[in-house]
Parts: sequence; structure tokens; C-alpha cells
Amino acid sequence: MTKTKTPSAVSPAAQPRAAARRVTSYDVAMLAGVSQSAVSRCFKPGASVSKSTYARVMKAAAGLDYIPNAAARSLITRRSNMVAVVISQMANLYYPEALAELSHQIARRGKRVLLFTMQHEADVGRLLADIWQYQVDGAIVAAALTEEQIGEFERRRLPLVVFNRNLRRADGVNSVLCDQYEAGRLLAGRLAAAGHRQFGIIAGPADSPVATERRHGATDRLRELGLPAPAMVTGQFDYASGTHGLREIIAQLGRVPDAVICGNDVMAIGCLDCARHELSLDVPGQLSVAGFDAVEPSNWLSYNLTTLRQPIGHMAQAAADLLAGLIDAREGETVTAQTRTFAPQFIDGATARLVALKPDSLAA
Amino acid sequence: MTKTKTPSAVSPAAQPRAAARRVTSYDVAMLAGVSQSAVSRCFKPGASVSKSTYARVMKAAAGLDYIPNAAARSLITRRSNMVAVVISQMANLYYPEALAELSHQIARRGKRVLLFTMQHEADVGRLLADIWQYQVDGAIVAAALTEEQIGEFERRRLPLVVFNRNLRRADGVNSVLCDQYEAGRLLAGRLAAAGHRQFGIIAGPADSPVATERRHGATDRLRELGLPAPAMVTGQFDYASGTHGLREIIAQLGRVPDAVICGNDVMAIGCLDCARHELSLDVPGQLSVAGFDAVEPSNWLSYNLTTLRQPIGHMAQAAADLLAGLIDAREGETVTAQTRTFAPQFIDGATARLVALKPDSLAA
DNA sequence: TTGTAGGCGTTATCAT
DNA sequence: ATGATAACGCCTACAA
Repeated sequence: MTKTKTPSAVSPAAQPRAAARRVTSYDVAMLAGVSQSAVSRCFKPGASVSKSTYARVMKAAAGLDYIPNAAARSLITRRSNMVAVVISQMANLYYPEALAELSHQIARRGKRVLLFTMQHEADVGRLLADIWQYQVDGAIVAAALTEEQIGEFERRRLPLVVFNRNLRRADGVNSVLCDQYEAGRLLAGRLAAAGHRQFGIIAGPADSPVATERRHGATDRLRELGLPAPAMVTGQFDYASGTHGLREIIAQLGRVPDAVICGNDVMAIGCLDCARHELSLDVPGQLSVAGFDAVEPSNWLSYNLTTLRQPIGHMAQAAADLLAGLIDAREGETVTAQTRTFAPQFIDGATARLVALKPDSLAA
Repeated sequence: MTKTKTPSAVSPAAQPRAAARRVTSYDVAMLAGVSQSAVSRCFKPGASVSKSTYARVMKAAAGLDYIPNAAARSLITRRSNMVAVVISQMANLYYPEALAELSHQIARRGKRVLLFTMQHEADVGRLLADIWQYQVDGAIVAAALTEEQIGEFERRRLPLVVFNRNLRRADGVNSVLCDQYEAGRLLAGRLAAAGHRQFGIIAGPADSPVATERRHGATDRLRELGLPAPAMVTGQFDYASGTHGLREIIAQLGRVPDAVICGNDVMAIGCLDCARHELSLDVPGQLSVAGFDAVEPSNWLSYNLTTLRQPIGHMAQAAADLLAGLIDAREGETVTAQTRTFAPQFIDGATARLVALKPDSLAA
């Protein structure tokens, strides 16, 4: 299976890792015949250097492959040009898209992403100490933070943008989010309006605030409308949770529900596939299925899923904007915290019946 | 659409970003009544400190929220505990999985990922200068590097592991890869053995070495077998390329080919959906479709794609292992470059006919 | 075991 | 415009 080819005879280039003394600005200064500070200035954008020195220095630098040492620079400037991005569910299909966009947006502002990943969102606490260590200029966190943890960011004056987490304590904390509770309400409402009465819900994991809000939004709306309590199961945001979830809901109810609301698209796709391919149900004829996120596969022809889109590109851009603003704010300046809320967008796919079977709307 | 809620009256906590003097080891030393070096030693794993001083120092540190400054440390230790990971196609579904695994493996070795993303693989050159800047301990690069670029890593003695790129110059370069050329040959061979004669190929982008190798592997094998030249189109590794690709191939040939080999799974899925839902073709009855990677959706019930899996988890682990070894090697030590090659694994899905229609094998 | 002192590579301040 | 010089926060001999 694994062919470990230790190159022995074939590959001559065994690199001797000698202690290569680093090239510093002193070396460049010496070669260029100027002072070390002159070299430093040449690498600072708006500095005052004469054309001739600049040319000599740059030529020497190029000859020596000199590049300023960011660690040393950050020591004095207090700017590392690194931004921490904390993300939990890389498997989630949704987060890679967000991360790609964040990385892009952060790069164009001259900074880089220091990536912190974790298996479970609750592990975020253990990462914090590392974040402090690395002296990042700010952090974008896509995980639930406790009040205490937020407080620590404030104490350390570390600019923070919370991504897609609706925190209990909203004030004083910058965040970019999509209104998940509203999304849940909206979806439940649309389905109920079409006459669906018995719902099933395949919710996301209990430790995910996003999952919780979507679930509450849906259940609250159903209750308001006086519909029967939905059958409820919990999943892990993955495909298998969708297939198992549907079976379990059917077992709970003793029949196929009218509609299933899934905590995200991947579970909805699992649910859909189970319904069609395992249970031979007609979707949306016998059963409506809907999800959240509008990840790429939800739009594929085999699915064409009814779902709610989060404007992920805009959200990432907003997060990067917000953070950049916080970082660039002169010290001592007062910055008021913002919450940028994006509205979810209803995607009218083909997996949910959205018109009433009998036009009982005439009776109203 | 975007509701920017500037909290005005509601939110009192407008944080004044005062110049918070950082807590240093001197502060801790003062509070604990010891020297600064004592504090330093307390944060170094195998140092010699008495129990009592250690306790006092740690108590003071905790009280002040002291955390060592990694930038300052790296200045003298020459270890930043950061690893650069360079990745191009985050949209590719394959790379997020790799990145998640890499991040995990690197984290468990006490290091963090500094992420470098780019739109096109050819842009890697522009990132290099940044990599040097940040003083990373090593780099894992999932992009094609020129000889010159590799040479620059060597000159700077920066440990490098090339991920999933078969370089022309293999010696002296540490790399982890899946044999893409062989994978292409294998797939073409299996399909040909089942009697498919007229092939179509939806290849990946021309600037992707992985795409090129898969394509060459397939075309070489078909030529060896004396089969007619395949219809060839180029895609961007995305879903739309798969749907367009199939139509274009049919236009080129004037008929539906026997089989289409797609440069990756996402294009294969696009091709498959187009065949089934737009052209109403029976797959694999009238047309066989296959891809590469075995990304998660390829395994979903609606697709059950015939494909070749790359053992991505193992590859990521191997890359992290390799890099860690290079970094930990004592300076001056000679390290021989390795290439760890992983074999692709054939996934016998349901989108390709793999048995001959007429048992003409009896005739042989 | 502990403290003293020098240095890591840069930027910033201040003369010149 | 340029060059000394003092930080930045930490690690590490070396001496005690």
C-alpha cells in the first residue's frame, strides 16, 4: 500500500542541514556601504531615503536574498501581521468555503491566517492560550465563546470578531452572523403554509449554537401555529445523520412525516437520499425535505434542495473588514462594537412542496 | 439585506483601546520576587527550577495572565513553531479534507498552520517571499514548484514537503504523493477491459500537474491498447465543467461515448447529472462515468461513483511526519530526502460498467 | 538552583 | 537624508 522509497543510490541530493547563519540587515548594510538603519528604512513603505541609497541597498539585499525577519519586526512594532482564524468543523462543507474567503480577504489586507482547528467546538478554550502566545493582531472565531473567554480577549485588547455565532451577550462584541433563529422560523413557516402538519426535525449537535437556534426557530414557529409537536432527533451535521435521522423519525411517529427540517444541507441530502433510494418515497410528493446553508452540492441536479442560503462570501468579507478596522484603529481610539447581521435567503428548490394541496387559503 | 446594527444606546461596552502595556517575564519576576531568567526557565519544559520558585512564579504568572511571547522566543531559539501550508484550490472539496488533517497532525506536534491560499496554482511564486518573512519552521506545499523555487528552499535551509505533486526533479525533495499517472492508467485499463472503446476525457486545468498526470496516464493506456483517440476537453475541476464537458464531447464525437473519464469527482458528478437528468441517458447502461479522489459526495446514494481514492488521511499524516522529522533533525545532521508514494484505491461504484457485455474473453 | 549579562534582528528616536 | 543608540521580550551561557 505504502511504498516508502528511501532513495539511497537513486537520489544523490542528501541535503546537509548545516547551521546557515541568517542574512540580517547588517549584512546588507555592510555590502551596500550604509548603516543598518538605512537598510531598515528601505523596507519601510513611507520612509525617507535617497534614490541612490535605496538602489544600492536593494541591490545588496537581492544579492544576499535578504528578507526582513517578521518576528523581530513584530517585537518592536507590536504587529505580527497574523490573524487567528478559529474553526471547528472543517468536515462541514460550509466552513471550507468560509475559510477560503476569509483567507483571501485577509491576504489582500497584507495579513496571513494562522489556523486553529478543533474537533469539537467546546475545545475552543484550550486553543486560547496558544492564540495569546503567537501575538496575532486579531482573531476571527467561528465557535461559541463563554462570557469569560470574551472577557479575556478584552483584557488583552485583542481585536475579536465572532463569526456566525449569536452570543447571549451581544453588546461590546463584534460579530458577523446570519440570523439562524429567523431562518428556522422562516422555513417552518413556509412549509406550514403549504399545509404540512406533522414535522420531523433532524437537528444538529447540541453543542452547536447554530444548530440550536435553527431548531428553536423552527419549533417556536410550529408551536405558534398550533401544529403538533415535531418528532425530534439529533445528528452530527453529517450525511449518515440524515439517513439515520429519517428512519428514527419514522419509527418515532409510526408513519412518514409531512416534512423534515434538517439542521444543515448535508443532513438534508442524507435524509433525501434515504427517502428516495432506501424507502422509495416520492420527494416532495409524499415528503418534503429542507436544509440550511446552500452548500454547493445542494445545487446539484440530483438534489436541487430547498434550503436557506447564508451569504457566506459577504459574511467573510464583512468579518475581514470589521477586524481590519479594529486592528487599524489608533490605540486609545474608541471603537463601538458592531453586529453585522445578514439575512438568510430562501432557495426554492425542488425537494419541498410549497403550495397547499387544497386551496384552503380561499376559506381564510 | 444587510442590517448593520450600530449598537448606540443599547450596547454600553464601547471598548476604549488603550495602550495596554504587555505583561512580560520581568513583571512576573518582580511579583514573584525572582530574577527574570528564573521565570524563563519555569516555562521551559526540561529546566532546573526548585519546586518552591516554580510555584511562586506560576502563581504570579497566573495572576498577571502572563504568556510567553512567541515572537521574542523565536528570535533567539530560531523556532517559530509555525508551519506554512500552501494550498490552491480550496473549492476543490479534496483540499479541505487534506487541510483539516494536516492542521490536526501539525497541532499534535505542538505547531500551528500558517495558511497560504491562492486562486491559481501558478501564483505560488508570489507567496514565497511571505513565507520567508514569517520565519516558519517548515512548509508543506500543495502546488507545483519550479526547480528554482525548490532551490530557494534549499538555500534557505527551510524544510519542505511537497504534497501530492509529482515533480520532474524528484531527488532531494521530500514529497508525499499518490501516483496519479498510475491511477489514470488503471482506470482507463479497467474500463477498456470491460469493452468500452470510444472514450471521452474531461481533464482538469492545464496548469495542474495532478490533472495532467491523470490525463496522460489514461491516454497512454488507451493508446497502448490500440483504442481510438479519446475526445478531450478541459475543465476547471468544478461541477459546471462536468456538465459542459459531456455536452462538448458528444458534440465532438457526434455520438455518446462509451465512457467518460473525468479529472476529479466533482466534474464526474457534474457529468453524471448531465447525462441522467439533462440527456436522459442510462448510466452505466449507455454510458460509463468515473472520476478521481473519492470525495465524500461521491459516496452518497444518489451517485455511488466509480472512482479512485487517494488515502488522504494517511497522506496528510505522512506529510506531517516527514516535515516534523526534518525540523527536529539536529542541525548539521544529514537527512536523506524521501518520497512516500501511496497507491490509489479503486472504488467499485455503480456508475461504470466493469464487465464485458459479450464474454469475448472466452475467445482469447 | 539561581542571578547577571549579552544577544537574537528589527524599528524608533534623536541627533547630525 | 543619514547614522548612532536604545528598546522590544525572551533565552542561554556563565558565574555564583
